[in-house]
Amino acid sequence: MVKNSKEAGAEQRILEAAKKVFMHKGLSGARMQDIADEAGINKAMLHYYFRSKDKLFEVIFKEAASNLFPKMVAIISEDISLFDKIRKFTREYLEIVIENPYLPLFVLNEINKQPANFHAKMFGAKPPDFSLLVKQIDSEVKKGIIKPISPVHLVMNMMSMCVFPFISKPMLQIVMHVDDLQFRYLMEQRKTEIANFIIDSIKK
Amino acid sequence: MVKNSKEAGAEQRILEAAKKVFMHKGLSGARMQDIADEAGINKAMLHYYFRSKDKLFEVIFKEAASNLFPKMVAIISEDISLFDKIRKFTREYLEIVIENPYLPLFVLNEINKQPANFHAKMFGAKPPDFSLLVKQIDSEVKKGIIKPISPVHLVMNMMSMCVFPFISKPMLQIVMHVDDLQFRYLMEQRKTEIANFIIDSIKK
DNA sequence: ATCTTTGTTAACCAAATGGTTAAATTTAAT
DNA sequence: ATTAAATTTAACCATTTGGTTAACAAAGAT
Repeated sequence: MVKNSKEAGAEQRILEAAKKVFMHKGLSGARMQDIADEAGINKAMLHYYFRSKDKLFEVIFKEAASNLFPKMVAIISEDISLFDKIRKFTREYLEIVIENPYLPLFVLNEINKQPANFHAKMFGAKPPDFSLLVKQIDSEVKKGIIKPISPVHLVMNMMSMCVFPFISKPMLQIVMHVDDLQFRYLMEQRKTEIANFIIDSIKK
Repeated sequence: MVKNSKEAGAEQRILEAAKKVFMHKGLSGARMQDIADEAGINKAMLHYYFRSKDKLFEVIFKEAASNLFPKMVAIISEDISLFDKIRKFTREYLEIVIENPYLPLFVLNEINKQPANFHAKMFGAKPPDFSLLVKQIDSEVKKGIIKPISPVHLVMNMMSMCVFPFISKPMLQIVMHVDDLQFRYLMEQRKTEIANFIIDSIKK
């Protein structure tokens, strides 16, 4: 009855292995044999289930990106106050990235290597759109609730502080003398820290 | 009399070509033939001047990193007020990255792929050390000049806001509807914008 | 039970790729 | 001018790598 492998079906095992290998080595750095080994199956199986390396990569990449963007857009589209939105966005985004620390670098890398294809392939008709948030910020500035600030800069700042520490973890660890445990703790703190930092800056 | 190529010596041309190709495609994505073509010379020349692909890459990488880190350390080691230091760091760092927009992603990528080798290979005995800045921040907090904030978070925030926009440029352009010219202008603004944003947040 | 479809494997293949070599060309030294 | 050293090139080589094939095994259908 032990079908073919440890537990899950072959296809699932391949996907998990591919994710792991692609995330760490990138498209060009990954070897089909690495993925097969990681999945504990024959290399030909990769081509049996997914026709080619590129096809397999596309599956992994789409799943990765669909893990990042929709959530983002959902939060910024909610009808809540700006401060609450900032708090919610930074908290929930941190939670996602803490669970998938390699995701951002992986996605950003491939976007940078294929800026053309990416846009169309990734989110065909409806790309993530931050203009709602931008309008909300503009509105709050005009109403005099927050200090004057360019919405684009504010959004950039927010996203930067959420994502960058994970991308630069090894470097940060060196220059800031932080070990893995401390890093984990710091990221936990940032779930509230970032929002406080931003709000302190823009509130009147 | 036309020595061997357009103008510079072969070695220099190789270095420029290698930099360009490695920056865009990474170590594993770059092909020696690509570099040779880009430099307009025979592939064997690459091995004549630099023994192997790895050796050539190491030269490029070290030059890239040595372009990023020492400047960073120099500024944070200066004996000036915290606010001035924040202003100077963000401005000068932005200037470096504006001139070398692909540098950060390139360096961070390779650090992430070789965390072990990197540390030793990159800055042997004296790694960049931010503890001076950390102490200065701690001191200003205790003296009551700025609000209480964890120095590590503050430094992370500052670096994030400087570097991340360049790493995520293609994504930002999509979600924020920004073209190349606007992006360039935004980055110019950030030379002062980031410091203001930080100082507004931490000043009392 | 037999046949058919699906899943799996080892062996193989062609192209790509990093690297080498030996000859040719250029430059510099005597 | 002659010789020696440095530079450059085309042809080659060995390995790696994505991908294919044909045989085999397992499962389902009849």
